[in-house]
Amino acid sequence: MSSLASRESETKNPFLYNRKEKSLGVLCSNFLKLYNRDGVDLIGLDAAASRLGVERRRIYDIVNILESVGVLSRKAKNQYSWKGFAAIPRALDELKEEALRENFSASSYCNSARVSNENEYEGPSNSKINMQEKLSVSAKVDNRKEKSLGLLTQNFVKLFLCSDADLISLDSAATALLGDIHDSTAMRNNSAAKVRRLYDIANVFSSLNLIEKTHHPENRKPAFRWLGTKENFKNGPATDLDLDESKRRAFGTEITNTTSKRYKADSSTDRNSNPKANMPTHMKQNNLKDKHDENSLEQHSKHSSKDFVFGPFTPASVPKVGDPENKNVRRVQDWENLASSYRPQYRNQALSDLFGHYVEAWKSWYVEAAEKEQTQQIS
DNA sequence: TGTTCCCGCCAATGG
DNA sequence: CCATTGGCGGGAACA
Repeated sequence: MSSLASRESETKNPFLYNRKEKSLGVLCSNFLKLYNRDGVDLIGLDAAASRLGVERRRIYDIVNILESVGVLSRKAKNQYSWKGFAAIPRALDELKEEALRENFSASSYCNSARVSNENEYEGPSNSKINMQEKLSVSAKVDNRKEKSLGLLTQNFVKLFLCSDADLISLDSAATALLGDIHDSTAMRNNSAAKVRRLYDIANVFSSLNLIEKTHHPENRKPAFRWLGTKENFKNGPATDLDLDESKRRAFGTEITNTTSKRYKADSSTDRNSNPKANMPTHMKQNNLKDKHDENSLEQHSKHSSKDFVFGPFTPASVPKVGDPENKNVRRVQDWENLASSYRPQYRNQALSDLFGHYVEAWKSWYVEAAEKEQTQQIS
């Protein structure tokens, strides 16, 4: 049937959903921001999901990736323990060790990358050991583990750790990690599907400042630059409690958008719902400036000249007040302020689902508090 | 268009 | 047995 309605309508009014705000990268930043502070050491998945205002599923993604780098560690069901960024170096060393031990295998061939890069990766001689051992002994059907996001993440890291070059293209990584993407040969089943996972990993990694998304100098092909081996790689998302400078993926939007669903919300009064909200036009500009000259006059900071970072660093959270129900929220905030003096809120917009989240959050906090009592609460 | 990747169904897993 | 985990890939936002 003519499906020319619904989704298509939001072609304009871009200030209603904004997929970027939902990205794993942003979510990860929020997550980090939320659990990096003070003496946090236990993290409940339910609580995390509630506080970040996302589905449980998303938390699993974040957590799995973070665990692969040592930032977190699974403690028990529904519970992880926070290790911090300080644990990253150690984890990387172990990963590298492991990689060398098993002779990490790069890609099958090395001809697919026509242009490739100046310094291709691959340190040791091309050992042809196949990554997925076909040892049918204990392999059985636990392919699940082999296909896990966590493992993929670790292999991704190993790729960088075992190469001298710090620039690896998306294609190379994809080819190395999972059987060849383009071109048929064997792995014609999925491939492209797996690449999505790569994007996921890349997003949270850039949020950790372990890598940076870029392009190849001349090719414009998407690539990743490793940033995790510097003296003290920049500084995680924020050394302590300052707003970091680099984020690149950010853009000017702030609150008042992000509907709960993927589709637009009701188009009530068109584009003029909020009084001093903001103008939706800016997002277009930000995107535009993306491909500007990056070597002109950028001494202000790294990249991302003026667009400030979104996400956890939202200025003052709720600009609007006067909501009756807000009273309850208010209390919650205070309560939380007590614990971390920071407002984790993902953002706020619609009042329907949002409120639901709060209710949920309340419950979670309650449970959380009861469960770990003094563990997380510092007061 | 082609690329990036969010969303959530639903199957393994584990208690 | 059911709750927790988490592959997996459709398809929408984005470039």
